[in-house]
Amino acid sequence: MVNFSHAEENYLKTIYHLQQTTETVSTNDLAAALGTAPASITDMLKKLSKKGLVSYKAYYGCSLTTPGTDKAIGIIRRHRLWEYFLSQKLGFSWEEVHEVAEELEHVSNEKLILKLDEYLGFPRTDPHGDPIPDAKGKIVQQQQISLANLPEKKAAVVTQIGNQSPEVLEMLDEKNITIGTRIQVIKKYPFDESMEVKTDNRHQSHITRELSQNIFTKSSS
Amino acid sequence: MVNFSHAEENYLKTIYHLQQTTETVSTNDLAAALGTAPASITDMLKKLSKKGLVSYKAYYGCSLTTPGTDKAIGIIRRHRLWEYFLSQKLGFSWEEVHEVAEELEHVSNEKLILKLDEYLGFPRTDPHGDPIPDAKGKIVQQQQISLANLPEKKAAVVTQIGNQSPEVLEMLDEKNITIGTRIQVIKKYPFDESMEVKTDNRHQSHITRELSQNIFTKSSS
DNA sequence: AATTATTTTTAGGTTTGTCTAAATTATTAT
DNA sequence: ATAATAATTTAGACAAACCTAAAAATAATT
Repeated sequence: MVNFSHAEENYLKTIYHLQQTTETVSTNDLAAALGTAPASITDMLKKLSKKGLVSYKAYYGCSLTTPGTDKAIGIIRRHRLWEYFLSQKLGFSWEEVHEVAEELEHVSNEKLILKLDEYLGFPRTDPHGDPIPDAKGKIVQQQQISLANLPEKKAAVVTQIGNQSPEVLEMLDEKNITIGTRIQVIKKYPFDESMEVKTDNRHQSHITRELSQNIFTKSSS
Repeated sequence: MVNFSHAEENYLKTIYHLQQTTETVSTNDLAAALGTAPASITDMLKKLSKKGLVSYKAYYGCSLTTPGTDKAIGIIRRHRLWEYFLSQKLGFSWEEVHEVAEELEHVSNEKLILKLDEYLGFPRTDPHGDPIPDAKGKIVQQQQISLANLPEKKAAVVTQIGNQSPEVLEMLDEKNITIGTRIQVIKKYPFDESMEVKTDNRHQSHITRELSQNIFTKSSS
């Protein structure tokens, strides 16, 4: 078990997340996600490639190898366990935990994480509802459910927009709905399959069937 | 409030510790304590000096300024709170906590430390018996007590040897006593003021008055 | 006091992770 | 298909934190 730098860990983690939507990750997307210049990304990808953590071919983007994926899942496990700790034990709010966990996740002591996991009672999801990988690296992939199929009252978070046309995005913008917005169905109207929803900021909006079918969510705790 | 690198924090912390015994700290001592080449120490001291954290004059060694001391105490506070957490909440043993806390201490979120302190119930000492500075940076300096004056049964840790002559060191070596050894007085003999002590490794030794007066300890929890 | 030994600093290099600007490759549009 | 545009890589630099070897300053010894 070699040790990795913070930078390397952040790359692996970010590639993992980006791979949830695109099979292979482009240099520019990684650069945007990390807030780093594309040229720097190329440098690091070469390095990670030489270490066998990502497979990378010039101009074709990158993807994690099996060891790279394992490592990334380990980092995500640490991140989410700390988020849970901050929220449940220290009383941090939902929004605050991420930033602090970004630092804590790099403390790489195997026993620490095992003991922390045990201490927290082996939680299954972090405060945002994201699944926490277990000690073996098994991660329960949460299924996404369209707003149209989301039961009333169930707390959820917007994860994806099906149709990203300007027309759809305009409507979402008006209703203050974006990726990450917490959302809840207040009432469904069977007549036209439209619904009333409540979002983060206590906003309430009316959403048509057409729109609701294009808003994907995952459950949040 | 500026942010400091891990390296800078380690320098400040180490200078603080070394200053407990020598008013001003030499380049070589710092190098030895940090496991870094003396040349590198010089580089960093210039940098810390420019930042106003240490006062440094070439060839004369260094000492912390007031801001430097404050910062160092902050790092020690973090370190010891994490040690307490690891020991009390996660069930780490006395010997294991230091290494992990060395990493955790660099997570620099003010609120995290305040909340952690509160969560732990504002502990006064870490698992080694060292005092934990409070949120204002106030640190209760523990007084040292010679073994001769240590009450029976009281748990203590050897902190200093008064007379460091080869004759004394030879005896201590034979009895397996060094700085950091946990020690406890089992029985005192009023006749010659000698005593029976128990150390870490369940060793038991007989110690004369002369020797006991040269072994200084601090209480440990 | 002069020489020797030790400590500290300077000089010059290395690695990691970043940058900008220029060159190259891929993609898109005409 | 070719030109224009966008994405990516190469080249050359830089800061942080370290290193070794040589020079300089201080301390110790004769």
